[in-house]
Amino acid sequence: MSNDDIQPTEKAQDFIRDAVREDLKNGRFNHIRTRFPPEPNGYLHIGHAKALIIDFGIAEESGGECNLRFDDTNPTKEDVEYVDAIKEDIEWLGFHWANEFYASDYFEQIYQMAVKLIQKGKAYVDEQTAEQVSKNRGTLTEPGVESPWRNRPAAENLALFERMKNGEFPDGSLTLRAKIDMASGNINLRDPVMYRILQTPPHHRTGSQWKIYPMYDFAHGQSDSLEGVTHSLCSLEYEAHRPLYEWFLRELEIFAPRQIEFARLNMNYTVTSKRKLLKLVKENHVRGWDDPRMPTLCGLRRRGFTRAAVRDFVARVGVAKNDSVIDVALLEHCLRDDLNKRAPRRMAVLRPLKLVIDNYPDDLTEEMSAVNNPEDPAAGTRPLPFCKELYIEQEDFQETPQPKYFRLFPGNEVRLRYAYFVKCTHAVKDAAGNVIEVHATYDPNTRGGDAPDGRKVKSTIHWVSARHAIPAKVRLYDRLFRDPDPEAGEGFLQNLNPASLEILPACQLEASLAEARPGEKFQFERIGYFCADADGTPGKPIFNRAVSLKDTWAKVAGKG
RNA sequence: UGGGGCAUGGUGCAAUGGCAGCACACCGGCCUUUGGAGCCGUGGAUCUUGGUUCGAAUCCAGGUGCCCCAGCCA
Repeated sequence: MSNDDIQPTEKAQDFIRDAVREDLKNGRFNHIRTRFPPEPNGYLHIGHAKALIIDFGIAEESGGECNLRFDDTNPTKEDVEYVDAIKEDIEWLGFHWANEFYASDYFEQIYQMAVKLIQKGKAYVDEQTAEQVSKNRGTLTEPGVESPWRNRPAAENLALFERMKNGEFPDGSLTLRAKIDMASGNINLRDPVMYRILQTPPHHRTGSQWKIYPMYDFAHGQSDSLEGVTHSLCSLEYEAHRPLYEWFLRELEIFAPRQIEFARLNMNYTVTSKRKLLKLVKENHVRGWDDPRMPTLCGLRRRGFTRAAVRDFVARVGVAKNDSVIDVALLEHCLRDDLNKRAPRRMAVLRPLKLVIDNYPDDLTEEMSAVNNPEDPAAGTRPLPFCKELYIEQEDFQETPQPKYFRLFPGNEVRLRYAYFVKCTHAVKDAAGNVIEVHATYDPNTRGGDAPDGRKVKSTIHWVSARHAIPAKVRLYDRLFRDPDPEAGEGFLQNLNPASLEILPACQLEASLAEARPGEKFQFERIGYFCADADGTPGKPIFNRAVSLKDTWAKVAGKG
């Protein structure tokens, strides 16, 4: 996959890059190495795109490298399914990791580090139950109570820890804890658990080899250290863990990376917590992780997002420490911005209404020339067949026009894009009074769309030839939640937008769209940007609406 | 009420002691063979109180508000 589509952005400037530059300048580090550390227990989403771009971007900019390291220290939640999906998403964004690592690669070394701390008298095996540990941790305002096992002799701790490793104790019966400070104002320092016993679940890589697993705090920093990571960039919630991160490194006397925290990316009308995303999938509120309404990278991709748009979006969001909620309109803007420049234009009628040109020869077919992309002359033109019977959009005709409506209505003349001026004569209705057919006459002198006498029309509408168009299904996607804050009121499941998906089963498309390959994107003129879905088959495509064209008419109509 | 962090237009990000700027959104105009795009323009912000300084969004002190931490999750 080439990266030609990714526009080189101006060199970003933010407090992390400042710190990195400073570390290089003052010699704290002489090269840069970062890591992207997902836990393989869910799919990557738009929030991860920010982390990805920071981790990989900063490494690239400074001539360094970025490792992909799966933080797989909890076998009860993790699975290879996620490993593969995560790698695919990173590649889609156009990033290349220097090494593919797993925290589980270091289990033996991390175990030896624990032994070292025990020997130093800095760790002990605790026999308290989980409830006791919790109770004795104290509260935000009261110090904790030291465990009765806290001063167990090192030799005894060593023996017990080895027996834990050998699987001699049931889950939850013992833990290995760091001996730090039960009275610390930072609760993370109140003798945090380093290892817990997990007998049963097979680990996705190490199988049943291990009966004990290190906690995040006792695995992440050392993994960074072992890899020679210079900058361990993570989100704000790890700020209170930094003293612990540094404590372990110091006590272990190993290379110390620098951890820097930044605010994660939140968007309105969107949820990004793994728990909520999983719930949406499991309870079938959406059709899987890659449902085009999901903020997952695979969902955005299926929706029709380009990686250029995603990367541009993240770049515009910036990096800071403020908790923030980005307007989803910015994401949409970035997609339009990218696709406007690159997506070929096509004719598509979503809600067809037959238009009959009464004075046009019954059997004649003419080929009109249509511009593929007005923003890109190199995209060329294509022929568009035109004949007596066409389909136009239902909303492009009004029998009695509302104010400021300039499209088709009896007596009004409009331009059929790239074809002729046509003047509406009358409409035909069914027994129920619905308009089922519109009739018009055309002016043969306006072929191509210009009137030699210089007269103007106030609007241009799109069309397809009824004889040549292909039927197709189109899915119209909208925001998944109707409230900017999905958690407002009763919670996110109660704020689902019932109109987030509308399926239009009987659209009529320009014939060239028949062979669209899944993932191909087009602008349907006057409507929006659409992406061919993998559910379609050759000759029977299905399109997803990625984003509508900005439609100021909707506002005019709303005001009227 | 312990510890840590953050406060700049509606939203997000800049300004690193020297004219508060950019983007999105919004509003208005021009242009248009997409009511798209493009072009031009309007309005709107430094949480608060005091201090230092010729000069403070920036430095100092107090106050207020919001976020994170009491998993054998990450």
